Amino acid sequence: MAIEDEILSDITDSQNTEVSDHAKEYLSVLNPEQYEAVVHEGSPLLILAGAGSGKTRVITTKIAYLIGEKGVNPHSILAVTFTKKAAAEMHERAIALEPREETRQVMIRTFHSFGAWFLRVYAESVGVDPNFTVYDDEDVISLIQKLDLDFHEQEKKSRKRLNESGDKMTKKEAAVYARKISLAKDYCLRPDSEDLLERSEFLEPQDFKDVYAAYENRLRAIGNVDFGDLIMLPVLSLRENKNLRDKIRKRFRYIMVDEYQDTNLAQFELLKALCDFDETDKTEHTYVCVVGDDDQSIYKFRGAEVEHILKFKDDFPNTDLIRLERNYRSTPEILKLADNVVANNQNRLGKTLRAERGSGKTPVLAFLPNQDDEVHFCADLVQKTHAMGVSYSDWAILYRTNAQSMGFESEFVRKKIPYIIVGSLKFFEREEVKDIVAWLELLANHKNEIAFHRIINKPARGIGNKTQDSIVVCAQNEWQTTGENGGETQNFEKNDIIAACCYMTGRLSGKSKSEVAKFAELIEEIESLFEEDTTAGGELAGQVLSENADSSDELKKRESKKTLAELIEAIAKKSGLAQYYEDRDKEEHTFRVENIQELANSAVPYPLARQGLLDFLDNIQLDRTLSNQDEDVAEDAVTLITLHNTKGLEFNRVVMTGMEEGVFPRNGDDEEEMEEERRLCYVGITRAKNELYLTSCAVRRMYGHIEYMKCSPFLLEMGTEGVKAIGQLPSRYRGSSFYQGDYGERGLSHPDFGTDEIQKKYYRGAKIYHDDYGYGIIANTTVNDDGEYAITVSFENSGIKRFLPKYQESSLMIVKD
DNA sequence: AGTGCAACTCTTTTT
DNA sequence: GAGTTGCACT
Repeated sequence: MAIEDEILSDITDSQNTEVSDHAKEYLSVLNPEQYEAVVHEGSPLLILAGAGSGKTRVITTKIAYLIGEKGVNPHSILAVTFTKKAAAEMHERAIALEPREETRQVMIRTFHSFGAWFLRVYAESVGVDPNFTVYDDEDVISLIQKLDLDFHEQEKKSRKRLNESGDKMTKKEAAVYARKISLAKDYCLRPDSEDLLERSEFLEPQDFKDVYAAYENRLRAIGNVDFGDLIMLPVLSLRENKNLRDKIRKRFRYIMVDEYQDTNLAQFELLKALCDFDETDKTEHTYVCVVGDDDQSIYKFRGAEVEHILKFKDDFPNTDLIRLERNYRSTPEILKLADNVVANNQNRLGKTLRAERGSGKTPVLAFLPNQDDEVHFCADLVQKTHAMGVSYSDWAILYRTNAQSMGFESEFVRKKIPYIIVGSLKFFEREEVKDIVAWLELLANHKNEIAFHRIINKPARGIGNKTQDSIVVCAQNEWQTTGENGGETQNFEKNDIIAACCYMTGRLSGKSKSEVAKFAELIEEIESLFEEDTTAGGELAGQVLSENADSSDELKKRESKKTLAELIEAIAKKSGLAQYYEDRDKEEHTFRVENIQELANSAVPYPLARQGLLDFLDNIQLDRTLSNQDEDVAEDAVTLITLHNTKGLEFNRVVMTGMEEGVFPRNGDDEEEMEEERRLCYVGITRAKNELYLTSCAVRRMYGHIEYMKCSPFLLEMGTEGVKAIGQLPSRYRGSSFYQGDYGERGLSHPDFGTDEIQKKYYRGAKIYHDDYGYGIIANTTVNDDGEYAITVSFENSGIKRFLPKYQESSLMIVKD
């Protein structure tokens, strides 16, 4: 330690002459490795940063340092992160370190958001519609299903249908293609790529390549993109288009990538394409710095490969390596468990995290009878500590699958414990929200077929499938028409569905004629709200604005006029959707109209203009997980979150739930998957700063059946040494050296009741009230092998249940006569 | 076109 | 067990 300190002062001394006092301040808080990483320049840099080792600080300080001390133009710095939240945080911290106006200009985005920016600004060069919107999974599936129809029409029913069954593709079939197409794009493989079929996952279904190709054609024709395109299209066009490549490389001279271990092949290729390493002039190459931790790679299923970290130095010659191994986040007790687990992985670079913090509480492992007890246990922990002054936001409940959140939610509602769920996409998947968004998408891009189908007949206007199809087919064919009034010939863009509606009005008859005409008028009416902005139309007028307009600041400057919220309200009202959902709300006791209003509220920062519309759509499509919580941030609440979503976050107190084989890890057979799950476990443990709790249930209800669970192998890997076990130990732990705690200890969730008191309180014959089961009588009491006091309760309406009262005191209430 | 019932599948994880 | 999908009937 002393030697390192000396080195540090050595380095800082030598730099002092060049560095401003301001910089000295923020550099002085860095440890030697962090310092080295911040001031590093020249060759590519790979930072292996363990959990909690201050990597965000390194990146933000590096940005501040480049701008403030090295005179680098902020405009030429690009930082890529994994989530919008991380990007926003990084931006803020960089500005705080180097508080001048230009710092705002640093581009800090997620890979996908960067891709969206790129595609909009260079739409023409890339060959995409500048008004594209991004299809989500559901839209992609719908589009694949519609492909069937297209082929049918085009080939005059003679061609063999695309899917194997010969019928219209079912949603499920389409979903298989959708998943594989998305995976192919993660690998940067096009339908005509030679190596497409070299990967075994694309051999099935047999016609995958054809469907992929047809899908791509259709997607381009209707001017939209999917998630994969946001990465793949920039890569392909940068490879092919030297002008574009030169332009972009001239702009971004400093590129930093966070969470590098989770980049997939396409993202890796994008990074390579952005950097001028392979060009002739080697003296003036892009400065690249990537930060990652191989032990935290948890997105293999999305095409991420740990190997990219190893591969990095092959593609970026002369790479320097810096390791950050000092952990400032967690207590040594917590860190030890994390290390015990991840040490079982074969495929890792290997590093030892050293705890900088002093000793803390022993992590607690709770063996519980079933998941109801697990839910109660968590609620108790939170409630009891809250009574002692611990804030709700100290707590995070972690689980493997989203489905597990339900039990916690209902219990927390019942107990009035405030909580936020991170990462649930529910809001944007709601029917009413998707309807309004479909309207917005169709306004942004008249070719958006999927959005058209969604809204044309909702509420029912009497425009059925046949009419809809005829409009789409009409739009697909190159056509001309004479304006009905004047007689001059008009040319409409191919696939423009709105134009097709107008045209078809002259061709249909009866009810559908008048209704389609009305619908076309409705669109026109709503679109007229944009009038002041006509020049922006399909042109690249938004280019300048969107260069840096990631979010609020830029947008707020333009909020002088009307906002997008107005557009949303107009849509809801004029389309009849507001009325429609109002009626349904009354009938079904739902709050759909409120959700629409919430969507409108979230659109307030965006101006009522084409560019505002596109920005808004980008934002909700690329950031669906986070945007619905913006209002509640200030509130003190427990965090419910999947393990995957915890990446980059930290909490004072963490409960990892469902530590059972089959739940976590979900699949114990495949050794590779097992290693990934193990890393996920490592990530979970290292989120905790001060206290860690693990829960494991003996019995769990899964798809309606009762399953007897084995405890997670990760618990065994953690060892028994540094863990305090409570509850009934599974047989495999009998006779182990576990330090078995009791519930009396202060700071734990359970009150200071000794066994005696518990026994006195829950006597045989006592009347009980339980939130879930109602009233009952204690029919029997026993003491089990571990000396735990158990009661059997006979409920009036819920049968006979057995409890261990000391775990469940809060839900087992004694009714006094 | 809209309703109602039967028969599924589903549990990874996300931009 | 729940939520969703597809089919048949009105």
